[in-house]
Amino acid sequence: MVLQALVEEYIRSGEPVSSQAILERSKLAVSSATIRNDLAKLESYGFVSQPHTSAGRVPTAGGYRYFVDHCSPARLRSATRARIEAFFSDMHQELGKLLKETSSLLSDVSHLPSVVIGPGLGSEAVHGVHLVHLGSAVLLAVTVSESGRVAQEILRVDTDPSDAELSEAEMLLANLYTGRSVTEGAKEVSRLDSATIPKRVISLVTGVAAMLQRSAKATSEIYIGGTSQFASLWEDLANVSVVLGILETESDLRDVLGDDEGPTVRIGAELNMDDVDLSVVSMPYDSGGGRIGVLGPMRMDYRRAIRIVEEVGEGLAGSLGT
Amino acid sequence: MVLQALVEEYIRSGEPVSSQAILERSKLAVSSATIRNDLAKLESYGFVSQPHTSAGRVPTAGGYRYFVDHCSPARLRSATRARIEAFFSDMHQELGKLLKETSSLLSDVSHLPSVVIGPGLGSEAVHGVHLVHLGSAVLLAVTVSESGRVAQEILRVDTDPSDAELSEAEMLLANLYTGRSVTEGAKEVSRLDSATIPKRVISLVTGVAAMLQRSAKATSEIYIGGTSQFASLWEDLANVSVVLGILETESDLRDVLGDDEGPTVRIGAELNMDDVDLSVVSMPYDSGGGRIGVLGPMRMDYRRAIRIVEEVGEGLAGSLGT
DNA sequence: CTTATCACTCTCATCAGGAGAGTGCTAAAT
DNA sequence: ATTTAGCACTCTCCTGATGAGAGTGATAAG
Repeated sequence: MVLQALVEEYIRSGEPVSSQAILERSKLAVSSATIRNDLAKLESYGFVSQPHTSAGRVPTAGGYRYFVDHCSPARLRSATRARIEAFFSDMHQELGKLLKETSSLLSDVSHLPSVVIGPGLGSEAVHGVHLVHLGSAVLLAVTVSESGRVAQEILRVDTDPSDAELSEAEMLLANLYTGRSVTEGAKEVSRLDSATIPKRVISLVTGVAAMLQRSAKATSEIYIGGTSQFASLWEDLANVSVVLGILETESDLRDVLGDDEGPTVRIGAELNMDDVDLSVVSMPYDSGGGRIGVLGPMRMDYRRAIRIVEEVGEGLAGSLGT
Repeated sequence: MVLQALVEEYIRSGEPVSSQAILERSKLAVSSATIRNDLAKLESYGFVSQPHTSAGRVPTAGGYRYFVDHCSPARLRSATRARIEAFFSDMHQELGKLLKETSSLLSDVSHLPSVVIGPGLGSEAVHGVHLVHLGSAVLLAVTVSESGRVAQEILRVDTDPSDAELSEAEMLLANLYTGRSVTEGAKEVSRLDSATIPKRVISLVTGVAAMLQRSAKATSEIYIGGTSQFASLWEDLANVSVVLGILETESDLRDVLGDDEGPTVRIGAELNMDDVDLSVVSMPYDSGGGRIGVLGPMRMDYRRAIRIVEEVGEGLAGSLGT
């Protein structure tokens, strides 16, 4: 109770919170002296600390952790809710654009930098696979998913296939993949009857299947928005630079977002980056690696951030699922 | 001469430069008093200014302008040259990756944030155009350029074409576009003989042509690198945030890079952004809108930046041209 | 267990004083 | 007509001192 008031007040003001201030905010029917006693206990548990002897208390990483584990998510203003709903009910555009604009939406409403990791093809149903003859023994495979996502990849084969072989392979692929995910399709491919189908066609099809599985994992684009929010979030330039570095490095970015189920909050040292004032709220929006999240200083409005990430994540999941 | 020494020293140290310091750096055979007289003149011309009465001089925007207009580009250390050369001689990979890594290279060697704008399809020779039937009256057009660049776009048509019509259209497109740029191809399309070719096929082909022209201009991806350099470049968080805002907004980004021929330097107010400590060195690397550049504070090492942009730009042009 | 009270501690803003850097000016020298 | 040496002047920046204010911890009473 006291901790909650302290964290909320600190998030609001950014300054060490005094027992007096907690009294006013929490409206507990006690005196400031009582709260001071409680604060001393909280300090011994490691939830709060004092910048110096006679200052107010500041939450520690552990304090934030306790807070987010016990808080209820915020209620959004109806205007904000409406905005998110409108965004997802409105439009059906190309996937890349949708994700980019989702990231803008996310950072707009949260006032935090945001990240959207594109969905892997892994779980999505395939609409069609097309083989394009680019040159001698070089093919371009274009995969179109149900949601309109297009993935292309160069495929090199041993021997140049004839047009007839190509179209037979395409037919086969259409039969095997349409309506199935890449992983499911690959299983179908492995079951092909090598007696009734020409060998070269089989090798073509298995080549494509292998490539699809590879690219399903690797190719997922990342969209970043709201980086200009930085100045209002962190005072410390060194910190800003570290966070920018993380945003620049794809592997770091995936690391900090994590891959847990459901909305996840990771605070400060939990990110395993060395000593940065950074917390991340994220959640997946599909089962194939798609994920959204927002970044902020440890002193961020977790309740609001969590709720926003939830709403947007669910909206996006809905948009892509249907 | 005096101005040059002053600018160079200020770029190096970041602090107001005294007459004494200029004396040491320029090795002129005069006294500091003489230099003080010159400085007074330079100040009356508006090339330098004093932060306060008894401080050294700092170059103004006009001072930098004069400096870059009269300086010779820097010589790079041979290790740096070698690095750039190695980068471009090594590899022939997918265009998107090449551009992304070029942007990394650029910011690595310049220690400045960098921008690479992808080449428009406009000038590039088309390798093939393929139409994919996505759904009723909805087509996906995939354009593959000679350099392996793939552009896809959804195309809606009035009436659902038959498979025969589609393949006829594809054949036509192959004839008209292969080896030609999008613009040239469009001219060919407009010359089609409407007597010998079915009307529906013609409308299909012209539809594709129009779409290609649109997308040739619009779709050029932008790659940004080195944003974590920010902290060491600007002291001022507010400024950092404005620059991040520019990097986030595609139109602003294109604005600041400009579209002049050859290596261009744009300093501070010349960018028409309101009052930011920002300069941009950029150059095109093809005739279709492809452009690279670096950003930095007005106090940046112009001579070095110009040379690096030149080298990398030429390298990239070479890589793509052959 | 809670509360009122009070001495104690630490920060922060303000001020004055002195050192240092660098200029502008003046008068002499080339 | 320039250049130079010399010097007074100005402005910043660092330092230390001072005092107000905020907030705590402890103690003793309710």
